Amino acid sequence: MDNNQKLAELLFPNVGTVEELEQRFPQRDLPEGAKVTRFAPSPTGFLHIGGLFTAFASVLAAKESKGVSFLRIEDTDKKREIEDGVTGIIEGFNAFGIEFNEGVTGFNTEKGEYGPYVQSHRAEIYHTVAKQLVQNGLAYPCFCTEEDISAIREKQEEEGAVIKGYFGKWAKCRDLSFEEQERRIKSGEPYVLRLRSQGTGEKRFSFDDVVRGKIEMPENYTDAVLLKTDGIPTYHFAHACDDHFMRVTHVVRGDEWIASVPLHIELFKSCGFKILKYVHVAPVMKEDNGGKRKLSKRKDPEAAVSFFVEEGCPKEAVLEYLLTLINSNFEDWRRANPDSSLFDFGFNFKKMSQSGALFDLVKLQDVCKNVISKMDAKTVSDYVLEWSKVYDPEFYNIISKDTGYLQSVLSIDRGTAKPRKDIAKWSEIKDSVSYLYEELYSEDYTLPENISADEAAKILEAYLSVYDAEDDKDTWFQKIKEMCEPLGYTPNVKEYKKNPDAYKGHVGDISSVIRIAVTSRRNTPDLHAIMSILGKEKVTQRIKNAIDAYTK
RNA sequence: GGCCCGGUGGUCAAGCGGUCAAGACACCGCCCUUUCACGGCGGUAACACGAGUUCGAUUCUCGUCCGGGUCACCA
Repeated sequence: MDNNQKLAELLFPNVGTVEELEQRFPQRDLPEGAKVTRFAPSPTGFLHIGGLFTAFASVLAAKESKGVSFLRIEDTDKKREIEDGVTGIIEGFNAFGIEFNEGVTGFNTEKGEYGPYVQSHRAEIYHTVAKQLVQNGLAYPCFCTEEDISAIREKQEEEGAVIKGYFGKWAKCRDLSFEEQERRIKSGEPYVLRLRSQGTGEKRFSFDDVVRGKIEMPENYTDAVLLKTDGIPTYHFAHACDDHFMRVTHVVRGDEWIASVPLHIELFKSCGFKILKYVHVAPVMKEDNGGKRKLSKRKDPEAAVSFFVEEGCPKEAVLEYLLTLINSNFEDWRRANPDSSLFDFGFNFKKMSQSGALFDLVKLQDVCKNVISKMDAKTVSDYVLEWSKVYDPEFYNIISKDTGYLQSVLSIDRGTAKPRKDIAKWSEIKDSVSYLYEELYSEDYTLPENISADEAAKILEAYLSVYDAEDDKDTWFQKIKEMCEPLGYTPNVKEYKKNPDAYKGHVGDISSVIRIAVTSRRNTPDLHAIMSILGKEKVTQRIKNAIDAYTK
């Protein structure tokens, strides 16, 4: 037994072999070209929009290629972990209808054959691979303390070294004798396991990033930490072991990882793993003082996906908007397929933008309006009910009393060839329908400047005498037109514009007065529809109230 | 600072050596119209800069500038 063997046994006495792992996690049986992707967040906070963005891309790519996507939790940093981290992430995905084929499904639950999908449960796997590395002389224990490391860094600064880090001659523990290693380990001295890098930093290599194309950089030369003092792997080592044994084909992650690719490639090679395809996606940015910066969890409320849930943005719209950022040809596809599910979009990594896009709340609003305008009243009704139940209970109590009425309210100008597009989120509905609910209604009979209170009262009196709740829209409007001339108005707007001095106003003024009396608003959707929903009694009552207000 | 990536209108973006440089959002105007929306039509607005290569560069090369990322026992 040579020293590497002895060291490996000393470090990892009770683990199996990498060959066993290879058998335990066989190649997946998938169609040609199927992509296996994963989303691997660390439970350090809520799911944010950038995470949703990459996760969505991963899921779509897998789906489009008839492959597999899964959710893995990277909880290797116990210091930063928060209590409900996993639940928060899962709930975030649930809220948007993003589903993974495998992986973590909740607190302590998971599905799939390639688990465990939580890194803290995979220690044995990491140690097995680590042992093989030690046996091959590609990893070694390092006893340096934090102070030792910063001393090295300072010295490198002093000497003006261009390349810094723990490597080569600076790596004090790299060439310790087995006897010393054995002695220090047995004495209980804490250590980390480091890669014994075979690189020098002089050679360059290149790899093909799926979205960026060819990227060339110097090979890795640092002896990166593989296993921390507590035996838990760093991201880098976990990435190699997990993505290999979970048989991932495409690693989709933020582009902040590009700089670590040399290390990752060396790791894969050292472990004897096949190198995967990398898909580095640009971050979602935010406008900041004229500049751009990455959307920040801490500073930007809209970074949290929960923000959109609370505001009541339809989940479809948020995904739809994200897709316009993710794939440049999405909007064209949408125009050609206005009614298809967005999960049927032929997603393509290659169409992803290379530079970070600003998150445009205004455009999101527009997408929201379009999406909502296409929904039928029942769907909108279900969503508002669901949303208000949690975020506006008072409103919920009012509208849930009569969902049939709610639906008729929501069906105004809906389902037509030119549906209204004035609702961007559920939270706006309350205000837009308030005049249709007595509990929310407040009277405001303010008239346009060109109409006096006396005049308004006259108009309303006249209208009351012809009002018939049974009238269909045409006769309803015909009656309003017929009121015009006796009162000194013209039913013909064009005529009025040609000859404004000949009349007090036009039919628009008449209907405005009625509209204000009935709804207390100057702008509303189709008045006839509103009056039908309100019903004869309420309409009559409201008009009478208005007359009283004007004649006081 | 070293290394890496990026830079087309206010924003998202097509473009891949010859285009009047698409489209979408926003904004402005007009039309339609009983209000508001919707819809239709039109408009303002861009290839960061400087050198090359070429008959010709937004497109290719180099430099400059600007922006972003990364240099941890964090991911």
